[in-house]
Amino acid sequence: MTSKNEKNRNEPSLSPSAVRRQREKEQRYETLLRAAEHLFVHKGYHETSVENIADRAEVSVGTVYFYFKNKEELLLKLFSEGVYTLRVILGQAFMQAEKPEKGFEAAGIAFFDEFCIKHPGKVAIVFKEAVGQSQLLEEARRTMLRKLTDDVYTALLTVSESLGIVYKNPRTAQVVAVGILGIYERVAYQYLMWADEHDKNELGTIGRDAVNFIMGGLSEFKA
Amino acid sequence: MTSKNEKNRNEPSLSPSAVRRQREKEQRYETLLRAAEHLFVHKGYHETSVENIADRAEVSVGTVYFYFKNKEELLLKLFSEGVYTLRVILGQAFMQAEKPEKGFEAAGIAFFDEFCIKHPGKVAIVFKEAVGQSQLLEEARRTMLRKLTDDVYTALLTVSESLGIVYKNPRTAQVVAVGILGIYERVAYQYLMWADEHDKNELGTIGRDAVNFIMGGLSEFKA
Amino acid sequence: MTSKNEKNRNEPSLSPSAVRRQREKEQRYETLLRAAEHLFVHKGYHETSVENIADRAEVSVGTVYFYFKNKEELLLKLFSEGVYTLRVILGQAFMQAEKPEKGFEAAGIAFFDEFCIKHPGKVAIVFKEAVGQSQLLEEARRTMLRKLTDDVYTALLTVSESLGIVYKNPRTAQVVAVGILGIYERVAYQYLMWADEHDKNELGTIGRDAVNFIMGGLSEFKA
Amino acid sequence: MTSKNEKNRNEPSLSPSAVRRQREKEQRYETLLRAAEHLFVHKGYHETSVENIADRAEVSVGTVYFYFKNKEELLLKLFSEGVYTLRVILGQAFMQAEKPEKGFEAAGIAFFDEFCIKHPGKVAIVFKEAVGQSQLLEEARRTMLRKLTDDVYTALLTVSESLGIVYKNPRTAQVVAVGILGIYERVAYQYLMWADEHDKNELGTIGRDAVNFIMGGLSEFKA
DNA sequence: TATGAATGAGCATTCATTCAT
DNA sequence: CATGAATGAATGCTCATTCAT
Repeated sequence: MTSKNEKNRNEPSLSPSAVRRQREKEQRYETLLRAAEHLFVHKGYHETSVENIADRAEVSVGTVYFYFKNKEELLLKLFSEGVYTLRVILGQAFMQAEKPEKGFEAAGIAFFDEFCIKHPGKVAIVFKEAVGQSQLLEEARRTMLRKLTDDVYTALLTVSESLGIVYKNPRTAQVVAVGILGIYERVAYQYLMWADEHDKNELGTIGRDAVNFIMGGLSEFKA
Repeated sequence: MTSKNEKNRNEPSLSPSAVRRQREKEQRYETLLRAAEHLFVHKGYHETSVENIADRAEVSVGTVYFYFKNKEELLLKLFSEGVYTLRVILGQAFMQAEKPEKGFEAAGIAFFDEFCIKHPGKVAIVFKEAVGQSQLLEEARRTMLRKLTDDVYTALLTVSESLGIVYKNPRTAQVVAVGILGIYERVAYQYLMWADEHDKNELGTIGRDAVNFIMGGLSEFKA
Repeated sequence: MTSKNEKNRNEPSLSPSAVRRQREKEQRYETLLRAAEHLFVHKGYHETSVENIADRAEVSVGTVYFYFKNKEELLLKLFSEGVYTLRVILGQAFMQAEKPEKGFEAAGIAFFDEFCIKHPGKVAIVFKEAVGQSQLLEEARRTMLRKLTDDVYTALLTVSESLGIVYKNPRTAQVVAVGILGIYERVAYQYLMWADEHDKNELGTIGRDAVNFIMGGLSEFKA
Repeated sequence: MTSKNEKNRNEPSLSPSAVRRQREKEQRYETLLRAAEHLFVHKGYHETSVENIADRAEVSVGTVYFYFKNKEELLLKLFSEGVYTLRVILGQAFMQAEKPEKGFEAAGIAFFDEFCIKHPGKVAIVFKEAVGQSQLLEEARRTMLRKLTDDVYTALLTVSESLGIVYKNPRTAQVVAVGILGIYERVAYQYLMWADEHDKNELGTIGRDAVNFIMGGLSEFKA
């Protein structure tokens, strides 16, 4: 934490084997998460049994329960992970741009280029599997999506100000934020189908089109 | 549809009691559908058992299986019904307007006023419960949503022509159509949460806002 | 309930087949109960699986759950049944005698002759299997045994009055009542072991001896 | 127990650290036993997992298995310990009295004052938890309780001789011995419930009452 | 047509026990 | 000696579906 010497005083210097075991433990956790993700996406949450997950991760059923409280927790973790990744991607794209409007566009493009293409599994988990499966999950979904909506809403206000847009009703901005998310979500979902049938390179155009549509929609509210 | 005489040729002349039984049969079917809808929406598809449905419809389990092949078919029927209702509403709103652009707006408004408010259960069935539940259902979902997308796409092209919009790439129009559906879907879903907390009258504004946003997005593509 | 004619008015006259089905249902219930009793007594509650019970009753697992909420309920029912039978036996023996003291003795004898010999399974269920298995069961056990204790206590007071016995402390009578139950319980339990090794006819003597011991104990408290 | 020299002959001379380790080992064993006792009494044998025990003793699961062959052995050890303690208490009380009849009474009182009050956990283990849990345990229970019964039986014969009581049938004495144990057992168990609701001081009276009842019962058999 | 008892495959979850480190 | 990750058999329970009446 501070100097090397102090570190040794605070934490028992871990033996090399202990370090390795710790690393292995984390790998197992990760392996299980990936196994579950793959199965949830391709077979569906309810059609996937815990045994399936164990088999795919090449561990025993008991091990799954050593790392996760129950099956639901696996989906929950995957969902959180997905939303977190998405928020980071969008946030970074938005922040790195000079002007808000550029950032807003960049975030839109990043949604497709960085999230959908690079994490197709996460798209399915966040926008499909997590829907309507269990009480607890729906709760989490609500919370996480609210955060996402808030992100977009905040960014939207910044952009709007920069573009000289004033919303008569604060609710209007909220609707727009939600609508933007809806566009991304559905176009991404549609992409998951198209992706199988078409060339992945087309997605670049798709993202651009969606972003253009959105930016045009915003201009509607210009004074 | 035909004359009395013709009718007698096609169907054996029904006794009064047979007529009554036929009517009762249709009522049963309807009752079962409504019972399932209510439970799927409020408890979730997987959390609802066939026995639950039978209880709510005040019939026995066996009867459910007399009217429907299996549990999945119930959801399938409800989903089809929902999508059909929605398409009719949107189609009528679009057709009744003088100009395509007016019709497009009218359809947007109708989505909220006629579909969401008047059939809240159907909204949940179409946009939530039918997601990621089973192989077969996902198939149906894909097919039905494609029809819906096509409707919007066709209408979009008409409107675009009327507005003098030309898309360089046909894919762009498709993306816009999908995006529009995404806006409606997500805003509607969000509405289901808001509806509990807020006044239902606010929805009018929400619908208007969404439509404005969309129409603005379209103008972006004007030459 | 009243006249034959009235009966027909109150209850829909059951078709012969319905009557038979009802009877079969009750037989199933009984069969399941007996299968569970046998297994609980011979293998122990925890060592008996629901599948074991189903197998022995020659039905499927699901059927067990159609008749009983869960495994615990089976033991609960058996326990209640056992205690009920015992109370009836003791009560009848006590009531049918001319003098309370004779009744008290008769009840003691009946405990061995009528309960232990004729319902050896129930003895094991009531005094062995139901002990310390689950929260809910312990609760029931407490309640039922309290009733049994109260029965003995009430009888004891009657007998004591008849014999001219006055307890200085009401607690004393309670202790005696509990003690009497303890004697019966343990001697009966011991009998279950002896019974395997010895002649069942010996039990007559055992019961007599226990009763004599108890009656002697009571006389201790004579003024 | 022996001289230093002798000790050295039997065991290799232990280094101080080895001595400490030996002591720690014994402490661990004891700690585990106490942890298990507490949990078995308060949660029940089956409801207590080996992990629970390890947690409470602040060791790892593996350690539990270093000290005990398996979970059952823990209960077995606790049961033996309990019975042993009880036998010692009863034996001492009986031996220290001048006359057998006084010793018999003293032992009865000691059962409540020395065993029940000072080792409430052991009461529950011996008379509740050890009942009907597993084949092996039931075996042990039978054996240990037989020893206890034999103790009482032997003492009973001595007392009876001293009081001039002659049993026509040797089985009668056995029944009385078993009956006496039954009284103690059940009154003790009842006490465990009363103890929560009432003043612990009342137990003195309870013990006295039980003993009086027993002594009265014996006099019944006087010639 | 309607009933509801019966089925049994399927599943999530637990937990005593082992063993490499 | 101690650890705790890993195992996997065992089990209670659910529920969609069937079918004799």
